[in-house]
Amino acid sequence: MTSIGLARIRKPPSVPEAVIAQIQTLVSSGALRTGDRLPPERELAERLGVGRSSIREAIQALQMMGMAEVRHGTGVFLTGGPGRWLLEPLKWTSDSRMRLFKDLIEARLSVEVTLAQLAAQRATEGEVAALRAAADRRAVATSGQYLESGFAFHQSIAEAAHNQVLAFMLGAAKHLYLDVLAGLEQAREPLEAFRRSQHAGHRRILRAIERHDPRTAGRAMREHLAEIQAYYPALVAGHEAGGGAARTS
Amino acid sequence: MTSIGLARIRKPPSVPEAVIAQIQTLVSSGALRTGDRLPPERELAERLGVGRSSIREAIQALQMMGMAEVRHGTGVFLTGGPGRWLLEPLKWTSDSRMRLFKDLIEARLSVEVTLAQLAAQRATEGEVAALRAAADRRAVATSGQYLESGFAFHQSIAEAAHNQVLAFMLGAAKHLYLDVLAGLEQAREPLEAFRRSQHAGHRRILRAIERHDPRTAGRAMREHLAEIQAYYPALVAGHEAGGGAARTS
DNA sequence: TATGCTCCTGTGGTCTGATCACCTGTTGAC
DNA sequence: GTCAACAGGTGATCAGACCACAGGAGCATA
Repeated sequence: MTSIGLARIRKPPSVPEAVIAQIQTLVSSGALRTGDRLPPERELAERLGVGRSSIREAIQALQMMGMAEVRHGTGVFLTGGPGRWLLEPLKWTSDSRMRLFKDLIEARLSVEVTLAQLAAQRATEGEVAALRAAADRRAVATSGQYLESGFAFHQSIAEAAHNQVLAFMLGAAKHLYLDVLAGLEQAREPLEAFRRSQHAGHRRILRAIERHDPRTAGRAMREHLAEIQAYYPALVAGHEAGGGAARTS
Repeated sequence: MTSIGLARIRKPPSVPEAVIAQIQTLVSSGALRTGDRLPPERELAERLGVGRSSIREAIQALQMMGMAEVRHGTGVFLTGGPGRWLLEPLKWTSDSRMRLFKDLIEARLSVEVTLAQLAAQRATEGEVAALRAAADRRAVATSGQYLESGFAFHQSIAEAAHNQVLAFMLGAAKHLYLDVLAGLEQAREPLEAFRRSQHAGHRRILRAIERHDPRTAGRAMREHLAEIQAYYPALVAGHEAGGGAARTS
């Protein structure tokens, strides 16, 4: 009964989807690039022959997926990379921030160990130089940008690994990670000893990538993240037992 | 000069953001659950004292992040999990679909090997039973839902691994994977021998998880995905050389 | 010359009301 | 009992108005 040749009906896309599709075409063809400004909403609406609200919904979607940034009174600008909202649902449904933090570190372990291995295999001269620069910059970062600059090194590794999907996932994880950590450790400053040790970890990873040694690079990354995990003991304690317990209330 | 204690100004959230925040509160508190229907747009607008367009932009955002599904003429329903759009930017900026497919498989290898290992450590009795059921269902899936049902097994593993972040990433990867594969292999049907072999791979993974043997589970998953990778040789050939070549436009 | 103020313009943000398109349950003919 | 037609509820889209914000031009003051 199901084997007669029935083709799937393809529904006409909604107006905002059609708008998005047009912009995607421009982006994919290279006519629009990261940093470019989109025409004003009113002009887009007129030129595409649609209402302004449809344009706004399309731009909203672009913003959500991280492809555009809207600046009030100024314009809409194209961006690249994952937006802040990608992993947002996890914050909504997670039973606790601590659980989320633990899962996040575990996910980073999985993704970043692979990234370090791939980077060791594939990094070019220029990318290794960029890694060196990022590691050095971290050493002198002010406390305010400490976490941010720490991630810069990790994202440089992601670039050197030449895997867009894993790099994207790391970028998405970054936003959630910084968010959760900010909620948990509001006022806490990293100790000087911890920072030194972190920097040493970065150097070890860097050296392994310089030598194009995937195994060592992976191991160094694993130890580096394990150290971060261990630095927040209160956050990861007591979560082995009640894995899938039902949500309260 | 920069060291005088200036605190960052916190701007009041926009109207749609405030709407989203209210809904998040309801979701986090359990007052709204997956599958529930939201009040109609007009009623929400009136009860929250805002314009309908603001409500629509908020719902649009929810839809993007995968927290809501809108059915024309019927209503807005809460959903969980990652939306189709999470990895969409990758499709926009990737230089080729083949490159994307290769990166996706590599990402799945990283994420799913970890998931299989974790599932072997943490799966409960009930979850193992669910895995068995998913594996059996796959064996009799019709061709139309073949790929979908294949992912069901993998997502059951993700649930059994008790890591929300990795499970979420796999869910996001699923949408992009099915999309890319559909674009590349439009009319092609999996061969019977391949399907049998895939099923055998699932059984191997299942057995290892049943025995709570993480190493074997991880290895079985790695081989299983490597087989998928090898099944589409045309897609992954000749992509080692030009890693970061410039886009052609 | 430098600084600060004011105003104007361009842009995104929000509201209102109308109309179209789609889904679902109900009604009524047969 | 079946099924077509209808009606109500709901999302989709448009049009127009007005508000809020950013940036530049010109002017006033020091």
